[in-house]
Amino acid sequence: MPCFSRTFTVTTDDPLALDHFLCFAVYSVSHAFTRVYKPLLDRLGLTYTQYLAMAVLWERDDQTVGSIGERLHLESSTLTPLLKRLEQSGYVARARDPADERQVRLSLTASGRSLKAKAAHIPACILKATGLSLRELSRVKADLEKLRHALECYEGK
Amino acid sequence: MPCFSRTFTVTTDDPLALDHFLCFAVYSVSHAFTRVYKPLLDRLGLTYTQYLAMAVLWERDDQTVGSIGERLHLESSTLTPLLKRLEQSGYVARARDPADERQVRLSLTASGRSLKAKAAHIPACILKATGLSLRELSRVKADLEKLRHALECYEGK
DNA sequence: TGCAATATAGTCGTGTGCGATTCAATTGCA
DNA sequence: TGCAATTGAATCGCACACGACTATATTGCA
Repeated sequence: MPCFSRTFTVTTDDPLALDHFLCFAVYSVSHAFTRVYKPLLDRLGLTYTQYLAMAVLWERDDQTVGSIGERLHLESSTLTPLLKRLEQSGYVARARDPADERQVRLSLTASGRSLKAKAAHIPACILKATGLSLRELSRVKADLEKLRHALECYEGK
Repeated sequence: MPCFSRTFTVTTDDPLALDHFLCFAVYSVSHAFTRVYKPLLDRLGLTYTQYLAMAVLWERDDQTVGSIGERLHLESSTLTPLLKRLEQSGYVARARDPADERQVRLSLTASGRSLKAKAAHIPACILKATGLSLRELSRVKADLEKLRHALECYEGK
């Protein structure tokens, strides 16, 4: 591309430069979050994704694999092994729904319910780590939710 | 399928509610990006992370595993197998640096260099998928970079 | 100069993630 | 009612992602 066709030329003009990728910003923040969570979750015996699954069940107990997956945007191929590990850890119980034997219902054990209290301090720790005010956090989160919606609408086109 | 309008606002005080998690917003957008990229990258024979690694090399050829890892915030245990797969695909060459045999230098092959032209249309496709203007995209990206910096500073404390 | 400390990739084990497929249960319709 | 289509979870293969560890090369300092 000849230079005369451009109003100004900078080294960062290249659209394929990593620093232009919104996706990379999201990707790297996601990993950074996981690393901040790790020491906090290690003490609960949870991985990051397991923590998300527990949060879904803390909100509403007794859900199917499918409904948890819909909430977390994850496939059964991801969730089934993960939920089996949570069962191994003693936090959830898995049982076929007698009314519809295709479904598997996940319910919290006593240990899983009491884990919520042990996790109660985490959101404040994370908020501190983000260095954001609650207002800023809300705004960034809203931007991301709007973005997720747009990306999901675009899929399959 | 596309466009379930699940952008309802939940009114709960529970800090452990999934909808309060900034991390989950980031996490789910990251996966949504991957899913939008997939059909575009399939035609190039790249995975999403491989695409990021190629972008790093398109910016500057002939880098070590370490410098690529620093750029992408990834460990050698992640990069080594990934770069070997890029070598298998014929896009990069791997060679020990004669001046320092500890380092492995990655360089683009002719095929790897010409792949950049085949990827040139992708950023515009992604921009369209985000539904954002360039200005909005810049703002969200800046917010995320600031956030990543805060999280990385917090690590190890 | 010798050797301990450090740096750099690589290996291994565990845990996501997903697409393609499978299997069993349920549904719907001729 | 019978059976084809659909649904829900599980399985399998592949590719990240990282922590802990290893092997080799280099550096730095007594």
